[in-house]
Amino acid sequence: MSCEKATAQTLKETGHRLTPQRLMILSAIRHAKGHKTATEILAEVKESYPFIDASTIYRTLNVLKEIRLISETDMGGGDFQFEWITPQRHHHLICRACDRVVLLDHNYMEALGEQVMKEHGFETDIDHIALFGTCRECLE
Amino acid sequence: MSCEKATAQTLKETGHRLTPQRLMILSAIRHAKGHKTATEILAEVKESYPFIDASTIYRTLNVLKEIRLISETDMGGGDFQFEWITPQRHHHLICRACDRVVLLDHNYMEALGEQVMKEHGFETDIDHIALFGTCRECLE
DNA sequence: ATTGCAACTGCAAGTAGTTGCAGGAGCGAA
DNA sequence: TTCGCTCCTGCAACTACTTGCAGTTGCAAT
Repeated sequence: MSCEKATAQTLKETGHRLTPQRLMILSAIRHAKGHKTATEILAEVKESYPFIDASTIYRTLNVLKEIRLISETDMGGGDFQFEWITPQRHHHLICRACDRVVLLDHNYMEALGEQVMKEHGFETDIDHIALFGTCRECLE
Repeated sequence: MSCEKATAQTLKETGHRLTPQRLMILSAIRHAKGHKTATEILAEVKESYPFIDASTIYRTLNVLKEIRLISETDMGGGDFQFEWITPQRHHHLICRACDRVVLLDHNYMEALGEQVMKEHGFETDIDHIALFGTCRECLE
C-alpha cells in the first residue's frame, strides 16, 4: 500500500528504521477508529506477537510523536490517547462536571497558531488538544 | 494572613477540609517561584514533616487542581508542573528542537476562549497551557 | 464541650511509563 | 552478497502515580 510506503519513507528520512514491531504498532494505530491508549495498543500488538515489550511500545510511540505521524492527547481520564494524524484535525472540549466531550474544529487553533507565528515567529504544532471547562448544559 | 484565609474559605465552600498537610503543600506551591513538580513538592514538605505520604501529595494536588487554585501543565520534560494560579496568567511555547521556552500572554487564549464560548456555549478553563512547535531561531 | 459523620491520612499493593544495558537486526556502502 | 555501523529490542530494575482500606480528624450541629 502506498500509505505504508510513505510512512516508511518518513521514518527513514528522519534517521529511523522500519521494523516488524513498528509496523504492527503503526497498523494498530492507523486502523483504529479514533483514539487509543498505549495499553490498548500493547494488548492489540500482543495478539499477533506476544513477545513485544511495553518499553518498545512507549519508545515507538515517542518516536512517532516526534516525527508527527501520531498525536498524543491528555483527555483527563488518566492515560494519554494516541491517534494517527490526518489532514482533518480536530480537538476536544471536555466538561469537568459531566465528562461530556465536544468536538472542536481545527480552524480555532489555526487562528491561534497564525497569531502566535505573526507576533512571536514561533510555529506551533497543534495536532490534537483537549481543553477543559464547563459545557453549555452544566452551566445551567 | 488574609490570603491563607481566602484559601481556607475556598476549600470549605467546595466541601473540602483544611489540614496541616494541606497547609504545608499549599505553602510549598504558593511560595515557589514559577513551577514545581509533585516530586519537588513532596521533598519540600518532607523537610518539615517527614511522615507525609506521596499519595497525600498527589491527592491534594488533584483537589487543588479541581477547585482551580493551582494549574497543572505538561511541559514535555516528563513530570507535570504545578503552579499557583494568579490573575496574571501566562502560557508557554516550547521548541521541540532546542527546548527553548517562550512566554505567551494570556490574551491569546482569552480570545480563543471567547470564540469557543460564543459558538459552542462552552466555558473553557485555560489556566496554563504549553504549546509545542519550532521557535524563530530553529526555523532558520 | 460533645458527638457524628464525611473527608482525610498513611500504608501497602498495584499500574503506567522510563531507563540502562547487552545482544540483535535494518539498511547503506563496498 | 557481505560488512559494519547504528539503531532497535527485550529484559530487568526503577520512578511516577493511583487505589483500596482501616484508622484518624476536621468541623458543623447539637
